[in-house]
Amino acid sequence: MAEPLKDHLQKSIKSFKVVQSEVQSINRVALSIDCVIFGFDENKLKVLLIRSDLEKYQNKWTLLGDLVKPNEDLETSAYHILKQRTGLNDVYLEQVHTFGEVCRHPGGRVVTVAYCSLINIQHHRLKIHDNEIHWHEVEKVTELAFDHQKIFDSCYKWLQKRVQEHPLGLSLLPNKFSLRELQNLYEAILNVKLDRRNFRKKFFSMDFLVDMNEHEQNVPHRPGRLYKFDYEKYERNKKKWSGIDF
Amino acid sequence: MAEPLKDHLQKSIKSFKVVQSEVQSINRVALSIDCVIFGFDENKLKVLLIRSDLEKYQNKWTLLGDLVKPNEDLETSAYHILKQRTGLNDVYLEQVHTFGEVCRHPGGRVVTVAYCSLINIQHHRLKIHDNEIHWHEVEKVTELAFDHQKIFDSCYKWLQKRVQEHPLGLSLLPNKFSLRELQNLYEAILNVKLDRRNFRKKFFSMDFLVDMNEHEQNVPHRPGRLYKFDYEKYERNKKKWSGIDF
DNA sequence: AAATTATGTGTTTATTTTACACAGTCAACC
DNA sequence: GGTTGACTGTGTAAAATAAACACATAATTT
Repeated sequence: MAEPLKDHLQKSIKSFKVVQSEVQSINRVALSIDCVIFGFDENKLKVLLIRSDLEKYQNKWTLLGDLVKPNEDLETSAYHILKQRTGLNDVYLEQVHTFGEVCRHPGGRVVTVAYCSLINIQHHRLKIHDNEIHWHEVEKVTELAFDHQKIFDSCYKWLQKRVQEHPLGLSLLPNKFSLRELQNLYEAILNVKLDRRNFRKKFFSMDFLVDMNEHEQNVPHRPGRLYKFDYEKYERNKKKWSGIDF
Repeated sequence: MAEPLKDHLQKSIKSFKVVQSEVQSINRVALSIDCVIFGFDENKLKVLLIRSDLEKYQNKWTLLGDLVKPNEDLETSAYHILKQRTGLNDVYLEQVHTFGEVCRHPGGRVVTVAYCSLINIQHHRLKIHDNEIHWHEVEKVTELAFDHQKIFDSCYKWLQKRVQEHPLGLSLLPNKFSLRELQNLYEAILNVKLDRRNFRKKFFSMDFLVDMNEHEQNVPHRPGRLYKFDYEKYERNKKKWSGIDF
């Protein structure tokens, strides 16, 4: 059952050479990044899409993506796309999933790494000059080009799950926000109605909100207090053990 | 601010051509799969590692991996690795993260997609003929070759989180198992001590365990009842909403 | 000033989690 | 065959959390 050591060494050497040649020449694939860029506006969760370049998919929308350059890290590439398309540097970005089915792209084998990013629409609204790019309500996104619908769906599901265990959702709001805005955000992302009082209690009990002693302005009703999220405190105190629960 | 339509069309056409050529020739990278294969034995969580092929990393251990073939889906490739190394077809497998730093691999640009798989050690133990492959206790895994330590660490953390919200951990046990075995598993994965009575209550209340009306055999003490996990019931009844909690 | 619309605050009840104790059964040993 | 060791199996009380629910207050609009 056990092979002699010599055989192993020979195997190892052979394997080494094969790896080297394969890395250097054949067996390569094109690699792309696709960004699912979420925004929050008019109490709706939205996603930034662009019209497809390819004739076959004309009039279909696609995610914002690009090929990864040889000297570019994946995250760097994703940040480039964001910078280029939204003008924003400082955005929340997280890798979600890699899609690599052989026939997923009509132009040949292209493996794509999907990133989710959350941006504050107000901060960048005026920076989109390309009128082939638009914000779409997530609920109305259908029939994207390529397999982008599938990618979008999985990123949206990912967000719905992730937002319950991590404060990334706050990246969609301005730095200062009212509790109502925060609740609207969660209701939009999760597509549920929440009890205002329990929501408030829950967030206050987590104790990561800092009262700014300011109030909303230009609202057609009583202005709410404004808060900011204390990310440092969150990092120090975040839950490690959530408990077994399927 | 808005460009004329003609400019856009020209841009689109140009962009299309660039995409085509880039996909077909340059800007390609080698793509690999690395599998973090977990097993559970002697009440310890273990991971399957192989000795590095490369001289530079001799005597270092690495994850089991391989380059993705041009006509191979990512998951297919991962299953191939598992079949080849463990002889098992029917294993739990999930993609975790893609690592693509430019300099992560000494042989050139290699982007690797990490998969986590969980296997039942008893089922395959005798099928590993390669004596350069060994099971390692996860707590003692250090200094793997390449960036494999980083990959392993993130997969281990992923498992610790995932096992609390999904029953994938049960793939590490035989089909029939006692509650003690199940608890040992969770204690090993999460590296905690749990209260036996509360653990039992929790699992029974989820109501996915089916009493087999059988008992453990060959244990030097009172045999415990054996259960199996009802995956279908789980799929029907699993939690959708876990609640906001950081 | 009256009406409208949100904000802001508790309380009560139900559910879930935690902490904790004792009786029962099998195997091994003497 | 009785005693011991080791683990199985159950229950309950207290604490913490989540869910359901109501009213007074403060701006804005009309």
